[in-house]
Amino acid sequence: MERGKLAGALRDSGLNERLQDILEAAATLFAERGYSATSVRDIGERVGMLGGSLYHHIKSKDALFVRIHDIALQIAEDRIRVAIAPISDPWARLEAACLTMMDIQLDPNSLTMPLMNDFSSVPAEIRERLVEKRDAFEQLFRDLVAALPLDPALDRGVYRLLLLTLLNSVSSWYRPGRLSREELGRQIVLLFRHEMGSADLR
Amino acid sequence: MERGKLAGALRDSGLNERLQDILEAAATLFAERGYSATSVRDIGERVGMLGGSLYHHIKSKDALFVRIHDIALQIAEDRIRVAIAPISDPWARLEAACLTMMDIQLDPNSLTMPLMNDFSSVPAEIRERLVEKRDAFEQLFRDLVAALPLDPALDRGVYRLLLLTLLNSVSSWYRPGRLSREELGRQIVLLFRHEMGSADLR
DNA sequence: GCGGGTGTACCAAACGATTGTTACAGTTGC
DNA sequence: GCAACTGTAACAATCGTTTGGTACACCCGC
Repeated sequence: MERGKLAGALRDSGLNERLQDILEAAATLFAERGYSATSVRDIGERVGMLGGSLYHHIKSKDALFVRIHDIALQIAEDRIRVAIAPISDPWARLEAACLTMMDIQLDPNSLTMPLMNDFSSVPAEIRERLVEKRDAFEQLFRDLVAALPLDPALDRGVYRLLLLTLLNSVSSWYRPGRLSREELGRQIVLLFRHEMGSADLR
Repeated sequence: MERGKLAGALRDSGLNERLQDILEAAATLFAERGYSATSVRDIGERVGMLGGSLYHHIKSKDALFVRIHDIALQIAEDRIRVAIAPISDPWARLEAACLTMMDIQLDPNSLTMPLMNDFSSVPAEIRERLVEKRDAFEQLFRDLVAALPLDPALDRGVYRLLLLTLLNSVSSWYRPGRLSREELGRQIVLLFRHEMGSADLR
């Protein structure tokens, strides 16, 4: 059975196989409809069992979401680190990171990143827990941006936030067809390519 | 009582005053927690009455959301048209539109734009209705982008989508303080300023 | 090899709470 | 006293979660 890269990476962790199915199904539904619009019974139906039976594998719906969020974030971070490791040029490193991120977000049949931007529908109690993990992930991009010879007119803080916002939200409107994932990624890095100095040579 | 500009504009429409309160309260809650995480009773509590009593003013929760969405979109479109009307330079027109949009999205105590990007938590039936109205709104930006002497390496379609995505999602992370709204808006237009030709003179 | 014990994985059914919505009675202002 | 409004109270449906029970796999002593 063919599987997405994130899901593939998920397989190698020592988790129960059935639990992996649940995580994958829940991640898809959370990404599609949001947290509170996804019921436990919906998730159960997708993996072929009743909603109540899920509680043999998970502790609660909250915990399930947090778990998915953490795993997806960790896998994404690992993949990006691998992608940028052999590259030294700062712009090329950022581009590699963006393309990897795009690949992760747009890869169908994979453990998609659920609601990286929009935590609005998740309860406030677990939101803290999420942004904490997310900050660690963003440190990666903070370093990448810090290394850029960036146009001094641009604020590196906003620059990073805007970039991450775009990378995380493409999945909400991108549909394969007219534009390939690689081309879309390249458009984004092109947009963010603002060299230091007066000339913008390309 | 001081009110935001959108809410102010809302006052001038021939609507019932109590209904305006409801629209405003619901818009805030929808923007904060998302559609399905906001209950009718929550909305009622915010305007000081019981959830069931709301139904004397609204037809249903769905219809309420659609109505808010349409009004917010219409008001935004009007304000942007006014802002860009006296300007002729294409880049200046885009900048004016972006700054107005930013002002709308970040204006506290106003009828905020609920979930312009993220329709994930709204039922699929009304989603169609929303994107239809939204497409009309986006035509405005389509025209603005079409008039730009844009770097030919950039696709105008994705360019517009990326720009709108950013403009719509700033409210999810922006908090007043370090950066003013104007500065944030200027950072965005700076990022999207990719002139035609080789030189990027600023 | 066989029976009893143990644990995993699931279903069926229900729990109380909350959801959107409604019918109706009461209050208020003109 | 009429009309516009709001509270009361309930409706069926769905929510997350728990319970009790069942089918099946495994292991151990005999």
